[in-house]
This record gives sequence, structure tokens and C-alpha cells, in this order.
Amino acid sequence: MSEHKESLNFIEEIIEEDLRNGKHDGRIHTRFPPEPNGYLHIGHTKAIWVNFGLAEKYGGVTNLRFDDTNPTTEETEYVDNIKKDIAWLGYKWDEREYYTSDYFQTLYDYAVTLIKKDLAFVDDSTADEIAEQKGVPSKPGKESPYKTRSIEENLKLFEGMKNGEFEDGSKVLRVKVDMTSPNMHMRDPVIYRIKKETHHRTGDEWCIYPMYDFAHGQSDSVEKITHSLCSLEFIHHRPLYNWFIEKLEIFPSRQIEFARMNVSYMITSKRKLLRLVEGGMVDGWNDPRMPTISGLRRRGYTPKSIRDFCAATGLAKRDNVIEVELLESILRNELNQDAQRVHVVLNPVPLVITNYPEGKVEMMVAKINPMDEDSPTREIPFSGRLLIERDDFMEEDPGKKYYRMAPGRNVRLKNGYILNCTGCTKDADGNITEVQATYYEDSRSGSDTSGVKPKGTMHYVSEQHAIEAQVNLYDRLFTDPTPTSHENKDYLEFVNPDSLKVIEKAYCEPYLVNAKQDDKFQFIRLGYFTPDYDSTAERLIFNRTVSLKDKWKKKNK
RNA sequence: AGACCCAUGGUGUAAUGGUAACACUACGGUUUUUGGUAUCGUCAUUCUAGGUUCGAGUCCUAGUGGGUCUACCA
Repeated sequence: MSEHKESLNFIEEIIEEDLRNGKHDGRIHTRFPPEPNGYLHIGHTKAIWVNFGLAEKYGGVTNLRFDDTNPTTEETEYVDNIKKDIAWLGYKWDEREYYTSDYFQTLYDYAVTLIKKDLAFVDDSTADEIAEQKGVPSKPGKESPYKTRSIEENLKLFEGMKNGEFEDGSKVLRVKVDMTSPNMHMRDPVIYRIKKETHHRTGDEWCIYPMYDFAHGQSDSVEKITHSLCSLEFIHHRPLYNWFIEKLEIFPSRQIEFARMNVSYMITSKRKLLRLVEGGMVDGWNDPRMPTISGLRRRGYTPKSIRDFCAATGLAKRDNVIEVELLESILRNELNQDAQRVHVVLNPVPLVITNYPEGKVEMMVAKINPMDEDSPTREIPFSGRLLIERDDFMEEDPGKKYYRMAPGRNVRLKNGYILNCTGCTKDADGNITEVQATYYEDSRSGSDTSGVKPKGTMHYVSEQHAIEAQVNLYDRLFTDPTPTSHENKDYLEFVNPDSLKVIEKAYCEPYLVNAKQDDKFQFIRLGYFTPDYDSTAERLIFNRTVSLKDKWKKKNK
């Protein structure tokens, strides 16, 4: 038996080595630390997958921690949405729901410790002055004139800051690291600032708030996080992260950075997404075209498809733009297995079967999901007057590569009969108002003895039995794979004007009256659809999740 | 400009010093009562130049290219 070695990503290798060395007694503990100031999007799913997924794989656990150190931007509403999104993705944090704001007292005490060790000082410089002191990376910075304050004075002033004795912006607490470091984050970074604002959880209890660098790593330590997995843009913070662990002598969590995931035709900048929402280009943060988790959910994406996508795209440190086609492929793959098949006609033209007995109705029995051996069946009404897609008929036969209806052509109706097209009727403007055909009586689906072998198969609905629905045809939001990468062009110029096409009246087979929220359908030959949040039994609304692959359409482009 | 990170088909990820693999895309077949699915095939002198080695995508050096950082945001 040969040992098949599973290939590991670089973080799994680190974890396995730690496990081999018995580090932290073999404990794996990660965290996902969103700031509750916006909605989660496709990019966040990677970080969620990494932190939750890796802990799960190695028998560890993951904390959900809200990094709420900035009262200006954070709101409880976001907390609730973030929890909903993560739960929907299928990850559990049980009772491990934490808030950095829970540690405000601990963090304050840590700061006092640093002051006592003469490693922190209160600085009266303005933000501009501090920036000036830090200078540029290529030249050493200048020391703050306040850096020489005594420990006692610093202690007193910091307490004063805490007690609200000073105005916003008048003082900050800084740590004494290294003003000559080429790493700007090491140039005596600010760790506390005054903000007399109401915090979503601590209210007015505090008026000083720790900065990211003095909150994140320390929270990791407090929670005994073993592996703090974050995206590459934090790599320059790591020396500081480790500096605090060393100086504070706290639990040595380890920060490991990976490349964030970018997806073509999507953007993830909060600010840029906000412009779409505010500009009315989309219908809110959960518009089915948005890359937000709530948008993807409304669009009909499944949690599994998103998790599988994260897994399929791997983990590394190089910049990447993953083609949406991969996401769509994974999605289609899942939906193909699970979706209920139905007949829906989006752009109808009546089809009259001239030799079909007047008033006759037959019920065609069809599998709901042909991919499933034991699929239950449904009944599709068939009659002499049907609706078919306008695109499925051509008055002039375009040649032998064409498989659909044209005068003289045979074509199979899925779950129906084989037809021979005889012609069409047009109105005064030349628009086709009706297509005519005859049917082969012995060609019924399932008991076809006609011997006729048509090349094409089409879907239909019986006109008198059809139910109406609104159908939203969503397409990608941008016409360019990387809309924000163009120096001279605003990304809004690439907003796809055809990203939504609303079909007010589509015609569905009766089976769809029972469509429920979260149901996944394949409209045969058209694509995958799911009921919109606003869909009701009285007024059905379907969103297109993704179209079917269509070689024919592609060929004819 | 300095420091840091990165460099494998169109895209993404593998190959853990032993002759480039997998998935997606694209293109071309076969099958098919969804132009879907399934299935078969085609698409790379591993950024460049030196070096170490019997042997280098992998290790070393230099170069080139791309990214990141220079917030009282996270």
C-alpha cells in the first residue's frame, strides 16, 4: 500500500510542525476578528475559511471576535449581520463570541505597565506633527519632544486622558520603539487616542480607545490564540505584534499572513461598494449582484459552493485574481446535483399543434431531478396550445448546425412529443404571433416508438396551465475583470448596464406554485434560479443564480 | 526613495533536490429527450543571468518585474 501524501498549504505545514513539536500542548486555537463596521463579502470568506477551517481540521476551535476599538464606525447592526453570515456559511463558534471592547480594562492596564517600564509616553503633538516626526522610510525619523517625560508624569497624564480631562486629539499615548526603523509601524506608534464618543457596547464608560496595534495582538494573547491568521497587508505589523508580546510578557500568539483572495469581476472595497449602494446602481447591500455574503445568498449561491471555492483556490502568499468562472463552475456542479428541474418560458411565442385533439390535456410525468436515481416525479400538463421560447423558432432555416424549430424541421419537446414544424403566422408588422406544428402521436416521452430522431430538444409550458412569475436575470456587475485596476478610469465606468434584466412575465409550469425560500431550481435549458426574498405564492419572483453553460450561444457570439 | 513580501500554462494551486501534476477557462471530438450533464483530446523550454550539485521549479547570489507599508482606521 503506497502512502499517498496529501499536499499541504504553507500554514498547514506550520501547524503540523507545531503539532509535532508539541507546541502549546498540541492545542490549535484561531480567531476570526471582523470589525463590525460593514458587511462581510466574498473576500472575508477566505479568512473565515482559513481560521475556522484550519482549526476544525486540526481539532481546534475558533473564536469569533469583534474588533470594536473604534466607536466612530461601529454598530450593533453589523454585529448581527456578521454573525448571521458566518452561521450561514456553516461555521460555529458556540459560546466563543468575544469583543475587543471586553478587554478595554486589561488593555489599559497593559498600557500602564508599559509606561512603568518607561516604554510608553504621553505625546501632546498633533497628528500632523507626529506624521512629520515619523517622516519617510528612507530617512530616520525625529524623536518627539515629549518622549523624555518622566514615568510619573506619563502615568498622571494617561490617567487624566482616561478620566476625560483632555480634549479629543490633544494627547495620545505612544510606545518607545524605534524612530529610525525602516518599518514605519515601529516608529513610536500611537497606541491610545482620545475619542469622547459613545461605544456600541461600552457606552460612555471610556473616552480613550486603543489602536489596532495595541488591541489585536493583545486580544489574541488574552484568548490564548495559538495561530493568528490574517492577510498579507498586516505583515508589517508583525514585528510590533511580537514586540508587545515580548515587552508585556504575555501569551505568545503567532501571527501568520496569507494572500487575500481577489475574484475577477468583483470588488471588495467597502468604500467602493458603498458608492454603488448610494448611487442606486444596486438595490442595497444584499442586492444579488453584490459580492457581499448576503448578496450571494440572495442570488442563490450555496454555503457549500463558497466553502468549496475557498478550498479550491488554495492558500499562498502571492497576489492573485481568481476567475469567477471557477466559482461558477463549482456552483453549477453542486446545483446540477441538487436542483429541481422545471419548465419555464421567459420569452414566449404560442405554438399550436394542429393535429392534437381539441381540448385534450395529458399529464406528462417527469423526474424532479434526473441526477437522482430515486427522484420523485411531478406532472407537467401538455395540450394543443403551448408556449415556447421565441428564440427556439426561426422562420428561415439557418442550416444544419441549428437544432431547433424551423418550417419542415422535427424537434423533440422535453417531456412531451416530437413535433414537425409546419409554419408560422405573422401580424401586420411582420412579428411572429404563432408557430404551427403537427405531432407524432407515437412519440410520447417514455414510450416513443416513432423512430423519429430529431437533433434538438426544447422546453415548453401549456398555455392554459401556465402560471406567471417575475424573473430577474442577473449578470456580472462589471464589464471588466478588474474594474479598480485602471489608473485613468473610475471603476464606475465599468458597471455593466445589463447586469439586471427583469422579465415581468415569465410562464412557469404549475409545479412552481410551491416554490419556497431557498429552493434551488434549474429552469431547463436556461439556468439555475431561486425564489427572491420578496417572492410569495401570489407573486412569484425568481432570481437567476447562474446560467447554464451554453456552447451554442457562445458559438454564435 | 527605504524596508518587507512575492515570482510555475490564460487563471489559480501542486510537485518538500530526482525531469512539471490537478482544477477552471479556451479550443476540438464522442454520448445525450436540457446545445446541460458525462466522457476523450489539445494548450508550460517553471521571470532573467550566474553559481552549488551526479541532478535545480525547488538551494545560493545578482538583476528584473509585481505587490505592500509611510492613519490619533482596522
